[in-house]
Amino acid sequence: MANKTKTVPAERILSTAANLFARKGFSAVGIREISDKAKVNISMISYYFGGKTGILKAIISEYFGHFDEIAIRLAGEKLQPDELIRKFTCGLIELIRSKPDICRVAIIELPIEIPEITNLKVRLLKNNMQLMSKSIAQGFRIDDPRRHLIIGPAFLSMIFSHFLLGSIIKKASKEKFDSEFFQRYCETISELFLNGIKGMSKSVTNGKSTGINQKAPKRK
Amino acid sequence: MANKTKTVPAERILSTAANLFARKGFSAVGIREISDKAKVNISMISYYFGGKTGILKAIISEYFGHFDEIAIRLAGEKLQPDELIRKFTCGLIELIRSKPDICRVAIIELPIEIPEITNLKVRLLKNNMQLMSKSIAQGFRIDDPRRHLIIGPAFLSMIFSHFLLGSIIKKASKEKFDSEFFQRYCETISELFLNGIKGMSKSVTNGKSTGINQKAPKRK
Amino acid sequence: MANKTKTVPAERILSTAANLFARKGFSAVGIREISDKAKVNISMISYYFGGKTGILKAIISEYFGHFDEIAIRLAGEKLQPDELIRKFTCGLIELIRSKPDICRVAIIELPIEIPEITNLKVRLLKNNMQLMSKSIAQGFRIDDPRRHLIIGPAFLSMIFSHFLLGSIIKKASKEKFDSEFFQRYCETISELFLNGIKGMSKSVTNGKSTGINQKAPKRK
Amino acid sequence: MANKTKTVPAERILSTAANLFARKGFSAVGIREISDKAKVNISMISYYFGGKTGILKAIISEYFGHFDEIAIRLAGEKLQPDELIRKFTCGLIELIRSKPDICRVAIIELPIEIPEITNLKVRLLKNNMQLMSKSIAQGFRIDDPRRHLIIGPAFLSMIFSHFLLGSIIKKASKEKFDSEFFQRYCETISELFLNGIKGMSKSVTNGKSTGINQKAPKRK
DNA sequence: AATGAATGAGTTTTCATTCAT
DNA sequence: AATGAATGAAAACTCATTCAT
Repeated sequence: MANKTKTVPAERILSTAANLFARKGFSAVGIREISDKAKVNISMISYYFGGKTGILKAIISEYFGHFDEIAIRLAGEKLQPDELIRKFTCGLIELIRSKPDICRVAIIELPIEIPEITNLKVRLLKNNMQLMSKSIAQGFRIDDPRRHLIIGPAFLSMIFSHFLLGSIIKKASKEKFDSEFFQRYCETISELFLNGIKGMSKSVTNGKSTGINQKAPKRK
Repeated sequence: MANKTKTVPAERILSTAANLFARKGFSAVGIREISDKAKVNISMISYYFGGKTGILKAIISEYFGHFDEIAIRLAGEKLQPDELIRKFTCGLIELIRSKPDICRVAIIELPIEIPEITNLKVRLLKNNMQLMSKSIAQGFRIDDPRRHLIIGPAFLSMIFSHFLLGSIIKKASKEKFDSEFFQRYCETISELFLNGIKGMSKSVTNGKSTGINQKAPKRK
Repeated sequence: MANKTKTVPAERILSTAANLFARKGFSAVGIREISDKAKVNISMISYYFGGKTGILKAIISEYFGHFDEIAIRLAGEKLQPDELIRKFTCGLIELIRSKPDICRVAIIELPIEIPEITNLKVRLLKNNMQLMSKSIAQGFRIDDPRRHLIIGPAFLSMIFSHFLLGSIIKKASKEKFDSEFFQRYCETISELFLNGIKGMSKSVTNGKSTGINQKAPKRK
Repeated sequence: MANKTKTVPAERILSTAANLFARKGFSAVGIREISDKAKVNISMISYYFGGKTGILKAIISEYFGHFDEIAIRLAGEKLQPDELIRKFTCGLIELIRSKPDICRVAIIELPIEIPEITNLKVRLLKNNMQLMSKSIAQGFRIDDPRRHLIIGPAFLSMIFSHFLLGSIIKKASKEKFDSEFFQRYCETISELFLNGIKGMSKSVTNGKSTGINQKAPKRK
């Protein structure tokens, strides 16, 4: 568990803290525990991050930075709607796999009130939601625009579902979570969401409606 | 914020604690804060619940109790698969609306390591997942059974998505979350999931199997 | 040095803290040192006084309380101006002798910026200065009223001079500071001040002017 | 507040520290705060002054140096007793006005126990008191020589009174402390003390002794 | 001459719990 | 059944100083 492979103290603090926060939650972790595990003097935490919340700020900022980068990159690739959603899904899943602690912490602490951090979160989330909404809205025109605020979070929640519940699911089942699993995970979530949203949208791919269920009469 | 309307100390402690845990996370709340807001002597917490974790246990147990009750009740109603999913979705949303703090705490703290509580959570979750899986599997035969462990949590995550992110979304958007919103929420989530899963299942609705990505039968 | 004779924790904390503050200054004393010397658990300080500054607040309030009580009592005795000044001087000196630590702390910390306490000090000092000014102005009409703000503090400073410098004077001389010394101290300070102020006032003693600048027209 | 006009680091440290010590007290100021405000690297403090107490030593030494210089200079001017006291008073007040922080720190910290510094203070104070006593005793023969140890500090306390209480008085009154005020301050304190001491001394002015409480000769 | 990263002992305050009443 | 004083451990953070550069 002790973390001394990385030689830079600030990085060791960040990754160690992220791991502990991910497992126990931000408030349950003390800086002493972090500094011990990171093999760093306890003062270094205030020195580098200005305090415990400073670490959390760094973690959350990093997560949103990665997220937005993915969203922007894909937006530049001019993909078909289906492909965009699929790549977005897989991109996020890859992100979570490559930085599981960072992502879990950012997501888990998102809805939790930490006064010092609320502003940061709201600011980052606003920008983030706009990017994501654009990705979805670009390809799938939803009848009722008020559904955007439901579909967006639902999409994200699906993607994150395994990572949020993973640790406890791991204990409740005997499934192995290897690369093959995540391949399947990407596909399943993409498919679930694409089928789901196509059923309720006027798809705009190629400018003509192509939704699978498009024969379907719209909901009254 | 102070809570003195309920006259029974144990109830005041539970509801006050649930509210605080829901907002700040379990570890960030002190028993002094709980006892102050609940207008209860601080010793009463140890007295009634055997300590702070005792309150959390009670909250989590209550949540799972309600959840299972819904699952069991619906299972007894012999509903069509579509209707089952819809009712299950709406039942859970109603539950969350009627006991928002209890539910948020149980869900938020679910993936967090609290040694004293992990066993309880694993035990309750196992039972819970079986009930839910049965509900889904009953109507939609998924090609690959390993997808169960993905679809189940994804379904739940979608349902809970708003409640997890709600508080922060509230700050990042100006949508009003009233009864009308939740009506829309139930429908949207149900539809999203039903479309999604039908697209990938050999639906047994109407007794005939249909493949993944089939041109899905339209909703009536 | 250890203080266990008084049985009430709050009192032990207060007197021990006053002693330490008096010698080392407020900021130089840690609550650990206080709690050790007072034979009290360290948490009791926050428990009883709400923190270290709480002790200081209590000390300062006690000092001003005693001070004002003396001023008010003497004001009620309808004394001759000379007698009033003399009794006021001796009253304060007795106060300082009976509660040397309390008084030293209050006086020494008075001009020091402690944000949390500034308001308290200003409020208490305002009231205090009015009481004292009345005592002086009652008997000695000063030509220039703007001198009040000089004479008042000068008077107090003279009275406190020994107690402020005492500890260091003790080290720099071999005088013994016994009851006889303080008797002399009272008389000397009173005389010094009375002579001083009479020389610059239109004295109203006995209705006949006796001041140095007695060419001044007498009061009725 | 930041101090970068003076270009020499050691000077910037000293003046910045003096200002902070004067306002908050020695112990309440950290070297980080000093180095930040002085725009100096934190290590420079240990480098130039050998530590935080080194700064205080420098400040106290500077104050006593100035004080003694005044006392010695005036002693060489062969002044009349009255004039000596007046010039001494005004000299000190000018000193305090020109170096308010240095003087306040030296005076405020004087009675406070700082082991490392006590010896320095006692040594400087002894010399200082002798010089001052000589100034007073030279012109006014006090009946009881034991009164010297009372009158000396009382005299100093009067002079310093405004500077000790000034900052808090500023908050408690609306008087403006400009040059005119300090002119008045010099005169008032001199007069108060001269009248005071003449009343109790066998004045040697003009070579003839006069008793206590004599109808004092008026000023010039 | 000057820097700033790093240290470890120090600070105050808050924690959950217990116990005598 | 209920209180609140008391505890000791642990919390986050700041301290003055040192050292390699």
